[in-house]
Amino acid sequence: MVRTDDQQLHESNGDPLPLDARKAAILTAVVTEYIGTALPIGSQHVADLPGVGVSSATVRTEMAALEGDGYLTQPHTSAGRIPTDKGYRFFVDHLGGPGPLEPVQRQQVRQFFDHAHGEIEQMLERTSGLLADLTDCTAMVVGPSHEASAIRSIQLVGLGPRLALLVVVLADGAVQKQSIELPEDTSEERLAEASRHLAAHAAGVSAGMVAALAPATGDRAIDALVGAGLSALLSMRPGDQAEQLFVGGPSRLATAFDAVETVRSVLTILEQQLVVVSLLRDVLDRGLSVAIGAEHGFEPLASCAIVVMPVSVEGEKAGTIGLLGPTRMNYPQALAAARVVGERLGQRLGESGNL
Amino acid sequence: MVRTDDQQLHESNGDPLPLDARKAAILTAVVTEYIGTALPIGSQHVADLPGVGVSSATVRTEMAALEGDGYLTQPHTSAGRIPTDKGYRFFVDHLGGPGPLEPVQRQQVRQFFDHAHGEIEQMLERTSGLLADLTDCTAMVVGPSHEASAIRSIQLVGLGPRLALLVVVLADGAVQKQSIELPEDTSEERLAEASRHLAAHAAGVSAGMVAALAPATGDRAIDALVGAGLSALLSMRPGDQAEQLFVGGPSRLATAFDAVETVRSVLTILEQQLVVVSLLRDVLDRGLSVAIGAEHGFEPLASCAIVVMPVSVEGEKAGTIGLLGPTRMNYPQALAAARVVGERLGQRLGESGNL
DNA sequence: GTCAGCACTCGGTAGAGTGGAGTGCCAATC
DNA sequence: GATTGGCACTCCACTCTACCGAGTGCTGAC
Repeated sequence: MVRTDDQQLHESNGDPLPLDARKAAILTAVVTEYIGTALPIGSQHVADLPGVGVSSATVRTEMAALEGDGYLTQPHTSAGRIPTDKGYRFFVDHLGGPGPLEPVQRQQVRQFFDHAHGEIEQMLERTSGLLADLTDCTAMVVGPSHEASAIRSIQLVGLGPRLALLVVVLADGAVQKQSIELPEDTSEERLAEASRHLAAHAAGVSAGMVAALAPATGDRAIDALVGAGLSALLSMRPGDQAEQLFVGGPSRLATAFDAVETVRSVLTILEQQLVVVSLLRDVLDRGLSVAIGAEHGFEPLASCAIVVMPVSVEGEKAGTIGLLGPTRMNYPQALAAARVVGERLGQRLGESGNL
Repeated sequence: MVRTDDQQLHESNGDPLPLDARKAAILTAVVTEYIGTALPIGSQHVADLPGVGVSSATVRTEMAALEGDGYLTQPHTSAGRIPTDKGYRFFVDHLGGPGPLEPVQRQQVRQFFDHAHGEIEQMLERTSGLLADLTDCTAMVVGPSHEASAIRSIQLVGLGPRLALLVVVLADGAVQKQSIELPEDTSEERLAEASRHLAAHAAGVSAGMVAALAPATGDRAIDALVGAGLSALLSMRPGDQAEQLFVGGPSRLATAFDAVETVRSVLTILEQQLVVVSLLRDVLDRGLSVAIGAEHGFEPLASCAIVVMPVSVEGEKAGTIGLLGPTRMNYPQALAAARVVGERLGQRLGESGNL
């Protein structure tokens, strides 16, 4: 979090700019060009751009000032400038929100959602692939949490003489399961009977709220089954109730960074679902839609930027979209893609009744 | 792993050896050392190893011969030798099968399976992580195919007034689902009734075999529901019946290769589930447990080796384990890990009744 | 305030030189 | 005849140097 005092005041309102118009234009030019070329940008290059209209000498003076203020930096004395995290931050804050998507990409998104159907997990997985394709970043899609979702159906299905599967359907369309070893051979009818008791006891309640005790039926065997079912229900919560994470296009990391060590360490992070999910949540909680460099406070990703976008269904939080790339990622494009896909995904989840 | 003389006599069949004992020993030494160091191995280095017992000059002569026969190669004139794919092939063929696992690793495996429980998908996912940890390779775990598995339970659960979820439980414990939009508001009782008809019609049959037509009930609304359920059942087959793939530890690729371009292209392959699954099947079908370099005929992975191990439950094929690494991967270790984990996994799947 | 001009800095590249690891060959040895 | 020590040779990896050029900061003119 490299923001200075005055800077956080403005945020898209009419606060005084920390930079005058020309400095802002030059900084924006440097960021844009650097994002495109990944090469340090010199004053001549900036002066040549349309819309700048001053000589390279003037640009140099301004650049020196921008460097003094911490927006730009030089890899070495006689090189051009590259943006600092603070420079990117300014750029992002003054984009004026995500722009529109390229027509080709709009088309791609439309086509995707026209053909998407079926299982929610599969759709989220594919969405992560879509996002990676659109942005050339690694995409992260976090599914809805089933924490508060009510149990819609609960059923014991026999798989073998002493083996049953507890299948729980939640109101948001999620299905959870857990296998149960039975103490004794049990017929399908007895399982059905136990299922009915379980259903009567747990239906409508959220899975986290189910009490461990169900009223006795007078039939010891059934009571045992119901008890086993309930304990299975309780045991599967911690692992499975958590949000699911889908990572799309991790190979893009190898395009973005040319140090294999960086690629390795970022990939390692991505393998830790919990870390990624909480990182995204953390960024969202702080009200950011972009976390640049050290802003997220997570050292191993210091050379990365993260774009996050909440997915909501009818106003309810239903997941998160994240994009991970180098700090010199294409923010306008990433933001645009995240917004459009986020909206369409939320819409889609609403239609198909998942959450 | 420097083995001498009598070593090649054992090879299961009585084929004449392509190499005499000393050449085999030297080749084995070069492979082993190169796997360990990733540096070209010189004649002096080999001569210094215990068990070789000849001078470096002799080793040089033998190495030159091995190079002539295509088992070794030189990066450049004045460098040591590194194995060719053919060299690795000889090495692997003459290992005499996977060796035992390190005690520490045995312990790690035991502990893993002692604590593994619950959902099959989660277990497969974690198994891929375990394998990656054990071998420092990227691991691939392919779950059982549900192709032939019979339908055990089929149920329509209402999620909204016009929305239902078709939940199908297969005999192997897999659960599949598909949301269905209903043409009209339908009560829970009607859904239950339709579920009973579906179940009566489809139970015991494998999902692929379900006929699209169910006998009419005389109730048009129920017939419509049953029809919708059946078509959903049929539609979800192609995508979901296929084997699931779990990839563990992709970051290991960035450790194994130091060219970021190689990492990128291999990661790209791994993102294509179908390609990976069929590649593994292909290698297995050809009766191999190791495919080195170009052997699998898949150009983008020419610098990789793949170790495959079928997972079987009570003699039935129930999945596949794969390890992906550079051609200079540690074959003995990888084979040992794949074998042990494969066995334990099969055992485990058997116990919990999944397939 | 802007800009052309200029001296300066410094990374990247190319070329020359060097050290060393490793080779192939050969003659001596067992 | 196989093995081995010795030796000349090759070639990479590394260092050092020189040099080019992109880009800078500064200054004085407009």
